[in-house]
Amino acid sequence: MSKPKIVKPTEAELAILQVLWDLGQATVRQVQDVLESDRGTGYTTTLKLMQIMFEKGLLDRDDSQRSHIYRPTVTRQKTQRRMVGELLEQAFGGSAQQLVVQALAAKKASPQELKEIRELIEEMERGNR
Amino acid sequence: MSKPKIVKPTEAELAILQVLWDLGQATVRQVQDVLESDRGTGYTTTLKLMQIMFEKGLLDRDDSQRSHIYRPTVTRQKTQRRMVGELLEQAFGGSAQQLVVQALAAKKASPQELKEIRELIEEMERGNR
DNA sequence: ATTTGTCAACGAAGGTTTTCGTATTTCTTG
DNA sequence: CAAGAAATACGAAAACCTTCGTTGACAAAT
Repeated sequence: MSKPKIVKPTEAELAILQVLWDLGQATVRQVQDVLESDRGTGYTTTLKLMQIMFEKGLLDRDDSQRSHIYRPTVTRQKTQRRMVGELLEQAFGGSAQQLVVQALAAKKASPQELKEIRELIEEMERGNR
Repeated sequence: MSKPKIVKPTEAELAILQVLWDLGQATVRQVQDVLESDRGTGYTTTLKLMQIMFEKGLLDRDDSQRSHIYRPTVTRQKTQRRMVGELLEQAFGGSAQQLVVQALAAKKASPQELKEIRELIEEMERGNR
């Protein structure tokens, strides 16, 4: 099985992944246009980052055109799950409850959101038997 | 208001904070004894880390004895909340729902846990009006 | 066809994190 | 009190992250 070597995206890399997950695929320029306002970093910074991500295997690219087109190799879901799992261990000693509590506290979830989350859990309870 | 300068603990620092939160306070040796098995790093590594954390203001210490005694200056709760809030923004675009979903998926929460979490949310819904 | 603009490649600087080895100080105990 | 043990302090190396300047290739526009 080749080498599934999991790579943990850094903070700056995650910002790039967000854009690519939204767009599906994009050139460096397109990513940069989105990021520029948020991060204020230059074009070559984004380029370099994306090249590194390609080397790490975080991105794929099509370099048949002059402007290379990049795509994420990892899904948003899987990455989210891995990150939340890591946080769970690192900071919450594995207690999902505590994590949920703090998440809702941090976010000040609205009644509407609470309702949706509750329903989601009820659904899980029905399915999970 | 002095300088509340928030400091973000690194991964290794977090491991130390975990021990100190559990014990309340401890010497480097005590922390090292707990960490050794998990992390396999040497005594001076832990010492250096804790000294740096002291400089950063993450820890307080009583150096009236030869073996200095360290205490966290930040609570577990506040740190957890800040971290989960960060993850929420960085990886979940602020959607607490999605975070909860992925947390429960990552953890494969048991029926018992689900029940507790649901009750917790129901309580929030009653309180939050 | 010369100039201008856009892109990828590269290297490197500056910062932070993590890790230890060595030196120094302080306590203990034989 | 001298020898050894145990702790702190210090410095520095290695790895990683983030940022950008410069260069050279290629394309577009005049």
